[in-house]
Amino acid sequence: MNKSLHIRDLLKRLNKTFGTMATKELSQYGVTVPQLMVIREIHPDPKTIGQISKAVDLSYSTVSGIIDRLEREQLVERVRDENDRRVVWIRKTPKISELFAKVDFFSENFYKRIFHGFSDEDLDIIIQSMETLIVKLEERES
Amino acid sequence: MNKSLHIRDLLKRLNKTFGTMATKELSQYGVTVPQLMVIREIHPDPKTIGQISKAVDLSYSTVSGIIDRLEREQLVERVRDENDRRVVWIRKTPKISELFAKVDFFSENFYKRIFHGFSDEDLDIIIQSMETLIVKLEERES
DNA sequence: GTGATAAATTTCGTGTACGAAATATTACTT
DNA sequence: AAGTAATATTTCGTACACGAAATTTATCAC
Repeated sequence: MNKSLHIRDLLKRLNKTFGTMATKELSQYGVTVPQLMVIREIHPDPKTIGQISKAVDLSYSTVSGIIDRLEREQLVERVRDENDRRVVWIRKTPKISELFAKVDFFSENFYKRIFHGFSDEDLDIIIQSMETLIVKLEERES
Repeated sequence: MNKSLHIRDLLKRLNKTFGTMATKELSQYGVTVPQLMVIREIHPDPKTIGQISKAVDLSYSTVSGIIDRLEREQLVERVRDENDRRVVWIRKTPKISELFAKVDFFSENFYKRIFHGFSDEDLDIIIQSMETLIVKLEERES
């Protein structure tokens, strides 16, 4: 069997499994994984769409859409910059704090629970492998 | 820094980088990654939606949508089973063969090119790490 | 044989995710 | 100061991706 394809396949499955688990746990709080990623970025201080996009590595348009839905739920709000009116600041609302307490707990424990049973050395090997891979990959991307 | 989170992050980045690269290369042939995954499944012999879904690990509805678009491009066609009319067979069309030649070439070389420079031992370590991870993860999923 | 159940697929609604085009605003150039 | 270029964001069109509900057909129980 082709090892490269195998690696690609494992990567996909791992990613999907992680996503599914996190999504399932988060659903009780009424937020999704990308929404949580964005929320984390604007806590406690506001950020612009551009800053958020860079931080979470998603396109402007994707982040804009995510914020549409967060705003609809009144978890964040858009505030125009007074000095440079092109800029939009994304600011948390009061409503978000209760969510935060719960979700902080969630993220604290989620990965710890998942990786329970792996030794520190195991984790280091995994990290090392993937870092080598991503370095080569990203230098090849250009 | 939290190692679990780091691993999750690397996983995401790797997956995304792979996807972006493959998408870019495939765009010249007018197909997407999921479309190619499905096409591979029905070559040379037809499969049902159910079989395809299981093989590519996507939901029925997702596969149904992908096939809608492949059918629109006349790359595949839906054929009702004569004996059990609930079943729909997805069959390749003549138009697909030229695509196949090019895309076969693509897949032959894509991963080899990416993993060029990694020794067999390197790959084994990566595979080993990820397999350990996915086993624990998937047993935890239940 | 008829009604309930089961199985295979599609449809629908929601939420990503992207790039290209559009919009709004600011900065720059002359 | 007018016109152009640059910047920040949104809108639009396309393609996944899922689960729940709907649809169609087959099977099973009686």
